Amino acid sequence: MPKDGAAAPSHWKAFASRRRDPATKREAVLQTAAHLFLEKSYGRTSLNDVAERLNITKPALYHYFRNKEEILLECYRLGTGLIEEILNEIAAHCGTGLEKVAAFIYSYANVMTVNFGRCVMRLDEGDLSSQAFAEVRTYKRKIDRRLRSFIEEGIADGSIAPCDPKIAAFSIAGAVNWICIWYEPEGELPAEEIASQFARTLTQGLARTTPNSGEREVSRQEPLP
Amino acid sequence: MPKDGAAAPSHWKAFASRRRDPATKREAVLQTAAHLFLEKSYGRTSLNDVAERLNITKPALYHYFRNKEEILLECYRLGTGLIEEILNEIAAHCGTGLEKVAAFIYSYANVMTVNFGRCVMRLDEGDLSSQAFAEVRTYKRKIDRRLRSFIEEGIADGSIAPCDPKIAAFSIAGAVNWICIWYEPEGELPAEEIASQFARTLTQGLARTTPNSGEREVSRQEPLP
DNA sequence: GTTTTTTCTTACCCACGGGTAAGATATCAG
DNA sequence: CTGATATCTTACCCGTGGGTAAGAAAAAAC
Repeated sequence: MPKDGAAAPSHWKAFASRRRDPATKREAVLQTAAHLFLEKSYGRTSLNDVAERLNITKPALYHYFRNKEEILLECYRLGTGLIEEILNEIAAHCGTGLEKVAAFIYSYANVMTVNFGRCVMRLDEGDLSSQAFAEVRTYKRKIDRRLRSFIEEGIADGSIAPCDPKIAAFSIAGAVNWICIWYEPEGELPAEEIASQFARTLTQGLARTTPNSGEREVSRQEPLP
Repeated sequence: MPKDGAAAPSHWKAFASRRRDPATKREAVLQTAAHLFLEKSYGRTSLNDVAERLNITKPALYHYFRNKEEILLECYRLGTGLIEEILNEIAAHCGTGLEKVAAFIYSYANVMTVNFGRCVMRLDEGDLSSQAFAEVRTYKRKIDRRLRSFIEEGIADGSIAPCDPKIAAFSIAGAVNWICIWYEPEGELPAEEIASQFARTLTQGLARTTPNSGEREVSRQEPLP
């Protein structure tokens, strides 16, 4: 069990001094909050817990956030921001549909190992107000649409075997999203390893559709940007 | 399998009379509780909510369960029970590793559309006591091990292309588990349709590993038992 | 009918946690 | 140095929800 100063530290330092630096302090709150939300869930994390880790008291938090939910929503925003970045990058990155899907899986899997990224898929949307909920759902829907379009593109250009894009997208999204459930930052598997393995496995597929002459090469795919 | 009668209710009928029938009343509590847990999450579901749906009052629930957590744990137990059943069936069902994996995906996906099954993967383990948590984790670990063994079996018998069984199992498990997140009992896609599509997609794989002469046949795989 | 047992209700306790009020103290601009 | 402002604390409010006490009312046992 992670102790106070061991694995997740450095953020209480932001509040060591009373110097006026709202930006970094706000950031510190979000980082520790995200950490705790992932560890104990939003509902079981009290603002006292957050404050305690930062060596301050609960009301101090209200200088940086209007309420608890705003902290949660900000975590979602930072996470979806990361995802949106990579989506734009990939869309611009010319290539076959299959290549785009592979690039997506690789980058997305990596995001799922970052705190804010994990928050997006791991935290319970039900804790959000209806407005914030709608906002987050818009982001998510966008992601799903993009992935599906990559697949359709791949079917069109022949790089992907004909299939139902909706189901394929659900499969891939599920496989990658689930990473944020079992991934442990302190675990054995490094993030990039997971990402590249997933990119390979999911694009290559599991079944041997046609009997190969020899053993299929277990080539290491170069990690995409 | 267990078909939920109407959309949601019908369970309050169990408490319409004061006749002594603890078994069905207990069942009714579990069904409505599971329903609410999936709808609003465990944390946001109060025992008053559960009681209200059953047209009784909160303390009445304590005649059938020691506390709130016992209700939750029982949902987990019923769900894992369903999964264990299908696992045993498949292990006995002779066939190649790939066939076992396909059968697993099909049956498992179906379970993920049933309330108690969904509870197993959708609900937050953090709400369980450490004892119950350990029990549930044991079940889940077992499932993962079984799936992985099916894959290894398939690689050994040549029905599955060489790959890392751990990553493959994580991918498949993630894709199928994620169903319980987005599946809506009232939605368009029927459960069996999802299950068979997933079984096909995930075993067939997405990428075309070798250029086929013609269009790949989109054969309908017969729904496994 | 009478007694016993189960079932369920009304009324209550209390710990927890989000949020606020009001004031103390440090930082900064001048 | 001085006043203004941002920062943070102590003390408090109160709604919510899990859980209990004690007893009423219905069902079964006799």
